[in-house]
Amino acid sequence: MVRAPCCEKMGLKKGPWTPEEDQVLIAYIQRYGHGNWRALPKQAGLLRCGKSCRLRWTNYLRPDIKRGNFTREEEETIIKLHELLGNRWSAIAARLPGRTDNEIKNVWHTHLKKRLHQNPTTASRPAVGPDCAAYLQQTHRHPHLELPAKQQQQQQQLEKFLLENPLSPPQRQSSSDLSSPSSPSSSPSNHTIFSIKDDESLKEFNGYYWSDAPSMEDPSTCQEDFNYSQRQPIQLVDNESMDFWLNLLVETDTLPDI
DNA sequence: AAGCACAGCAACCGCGAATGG
DNA sequence: GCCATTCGCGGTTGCTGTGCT
Repeated sequence: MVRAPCCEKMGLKKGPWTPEEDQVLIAYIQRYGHGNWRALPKQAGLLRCGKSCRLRWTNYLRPDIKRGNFTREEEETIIKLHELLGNRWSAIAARLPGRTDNEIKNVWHTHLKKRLHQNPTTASRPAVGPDCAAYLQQTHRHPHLELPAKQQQQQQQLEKFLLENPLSPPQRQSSSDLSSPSSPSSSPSNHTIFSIKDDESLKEFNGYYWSDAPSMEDPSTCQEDFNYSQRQPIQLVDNESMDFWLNLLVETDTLPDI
């Protein structure tokens, strides 16, 4: 693949944006949209690369961006979604209207990570997705880690579900598309994954994983001989399918209100 | 007041995925 | 199916402001 020359080699500007540049970019996108980021700066008369324009727009200039400090609720949401998704900032941002992946990433690194470090009681436990599947298999391999019968049943049902349902390829999605006049129907929720809307058993999983799963950090819910450090990344679900699982939970209304 | 350390955040970079010819 | 192009994501950098000594 031939890499596009960097901004400097093209004689393009780098560094902080001026208010004038912002105005030019806003005016252009409001009028013409951003169908082609690479061509946009040239057409708009900006000495920037398309990448820089896209970043400036998506992270700062979009009209639907919420400025200001994060609320406690938003921070809690980020923490919980991070438990669920890991460093998938764009997926997290998709659940936080008005917040960008970059902003969330910054908040995580500057505030939340430290807070979790100080108060790890809510630190990560596998919820769904690859870690969850791995976690479930681990619990089966450790008979001392007994779960209540109903939870075991739910656990087995989810494992079965994960194994039996082949994954459809995740749809490409972008938060920036939301404001694109050239892509009016690009909502990631537009595709139907498969029909499990009324699958009560799946809904039951949810309650268990969000409220009752043993915490890695909480010794009261974790047997001594359970060596979490030896958890193996059992790849029942590949990383690219995480969006799929998030979408699934959203569409089936099984993602808890957080 | 000056110097230093640290935190916060905007922006950049490189990579992989998606797309279209 | 292959290749070039474009896009989007996540990690990282570096500038700026603030607090401390």
